[in-house]
Amino acid sequence: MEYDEAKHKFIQAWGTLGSSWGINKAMAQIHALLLISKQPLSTEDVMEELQISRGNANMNIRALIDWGIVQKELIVGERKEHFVAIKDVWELARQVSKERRKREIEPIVRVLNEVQAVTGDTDSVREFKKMTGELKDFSLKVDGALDKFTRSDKNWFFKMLLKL
Amino acid sequence: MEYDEAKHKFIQAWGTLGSSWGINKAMAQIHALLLISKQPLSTEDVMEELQISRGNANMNIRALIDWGIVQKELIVGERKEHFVAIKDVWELARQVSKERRKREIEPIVRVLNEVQAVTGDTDSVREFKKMTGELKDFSLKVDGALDKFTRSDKNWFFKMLLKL
DNA sequence: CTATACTTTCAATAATTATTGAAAGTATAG
DNA sequence: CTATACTTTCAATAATTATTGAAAGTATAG
Repeated sequence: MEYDEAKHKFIQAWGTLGSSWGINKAMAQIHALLLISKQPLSTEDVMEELQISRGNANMNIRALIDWGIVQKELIVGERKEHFVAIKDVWELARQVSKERRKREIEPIVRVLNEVQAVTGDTDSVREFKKMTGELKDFSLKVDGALDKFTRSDKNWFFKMLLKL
Repeated sequence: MEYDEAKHKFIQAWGTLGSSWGINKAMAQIHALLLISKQPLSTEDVMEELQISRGNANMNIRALIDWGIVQKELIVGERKEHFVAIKDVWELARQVSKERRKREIEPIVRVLNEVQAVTGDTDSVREFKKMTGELKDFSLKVDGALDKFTRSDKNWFFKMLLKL
């Protein structure tokens, strides 16, 4: 397989994967592109490679930086900003789970806590409290496990994954 | 807090959570509704509660059944189909991770394998092979861990989560 | 300070995805 | 077999989300 074909296939697939996990396609594709790039890329490089507009490239690069999985890298003698992706797969997973924990698990736990304050003593209310309570307990357990994971050491984690 | 308010809040939050994980809102909301319902609900019940159309209700109930997290339940003397959600949170998580594994991890691993067949011996190609190789290894490890999880026993899993 | 290279914002628009609801399909009662 | 209760499909449409690109903003060179 030619390099260009392989690259294209990979970027495409990464974009699709992103989409089905609620990450927009351009963002996932920029990430894919940076992952396999040896040198830092500028916004223009990204625009050209993926055939997207300046605004789109800029916004999604910012989003990737927000997620902590892409960083700016200065190139001496160049005024344009350049970007690199975190290449360490473990570090990437750590960062992603850290962010999702913050963005998605925390809010749902907050709501589950709030709605526990429901009043009344009907069957419906009892069922509701039971279910939301169990969901909350479970979410907290998962949250705790992910927290430990994001703080953990790389080797420990890989040994864990294998042992599992 | 009144039951209706709590219920509404929960359904709303579950829908939002679903959206940010790539599950459509109606589907997540129907799931939320069934989770907290003591009795099996018919398509009409769902339509009424969530104020959605018949087609929408029907399609998303089917999708939930496809995911293995909602089941039909016959009510004697009733011709309409009724539905219940799996109430066991652990079982729910198991089923969801099983499906996502099949639907998302397997395809990306397949692509990562394919693109490994890239030819050439430039820096770009070497970097590409390295990165996609590492992503594949990682994905396979996660896949393996999830597989073990989906086959595992409930108590083992909770002990695991806590130990983690 | 000024010119200019570069980045960001954002209203308009395009693309995608979800939803509707009526028509077609299916299955059960009698 | 027929009437009817119920389910499914799907083209049209609505709603949402992503993208564009030009204008405004910012920062650096000189």
